[in-house]
Amino acid sequence: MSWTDERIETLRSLWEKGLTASQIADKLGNVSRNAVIGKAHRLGLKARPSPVKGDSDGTPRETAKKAAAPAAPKPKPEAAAQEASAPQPRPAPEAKVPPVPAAAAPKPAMPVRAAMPAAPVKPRAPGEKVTLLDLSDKICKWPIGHPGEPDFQFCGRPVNPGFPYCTAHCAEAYQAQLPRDRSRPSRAPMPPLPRVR
DNA sequence: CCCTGATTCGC
DNA sequence: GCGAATCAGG
Repeated sequence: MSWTDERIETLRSLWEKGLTASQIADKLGNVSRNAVIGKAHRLGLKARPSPVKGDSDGTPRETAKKAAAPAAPKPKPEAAAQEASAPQPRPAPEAKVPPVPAAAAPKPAMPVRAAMPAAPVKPRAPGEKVTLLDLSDKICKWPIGHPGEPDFQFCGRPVNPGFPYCTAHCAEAYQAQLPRDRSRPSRAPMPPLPRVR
């Protein structure tokens, strides 16, 4: 669909009434939220509180351009590995228990992408800690140290996509729960191990 | 995870 | 001009 005069008028009206871009989009039909926002801007409508507009510190908005990468397909992070029977992370980041050295255990197959950069997502001055306030979906939330202690912080490296931790800490957190195999004859057959993709 | 608006840039 | 993809934040 295209932007007919009627649709533009509707957009203007609803935008100024304060409806969100999504609401306008499905009221109009056949347009995405992005289309609405894009059009609104081109029409010169604007200035509605944006979560991002605080913008804040000296980070203007350049960011990494897409640049020329036509060959790059889009890896839709579709079905991430998260079934009901997924293995539980060992250290609950919110819990008091800090990461504990992992006993040597077979590592299940992990969906680890490419090697990740070793530095935190947001380069910090040496000595700067990754605090609670720095956490987001994109940075590794593996706790380092003990909560409450002065030097407690989080890992902060980029996450393994779809997980709360970086690849290294995913490897720590997600380890197959193999049968304990004490001498005791097993009382019941083990349920099938959860598949980890 | 859901959501918001803003911006970029290939088409 | 258009809007998907991305960003940055709640």
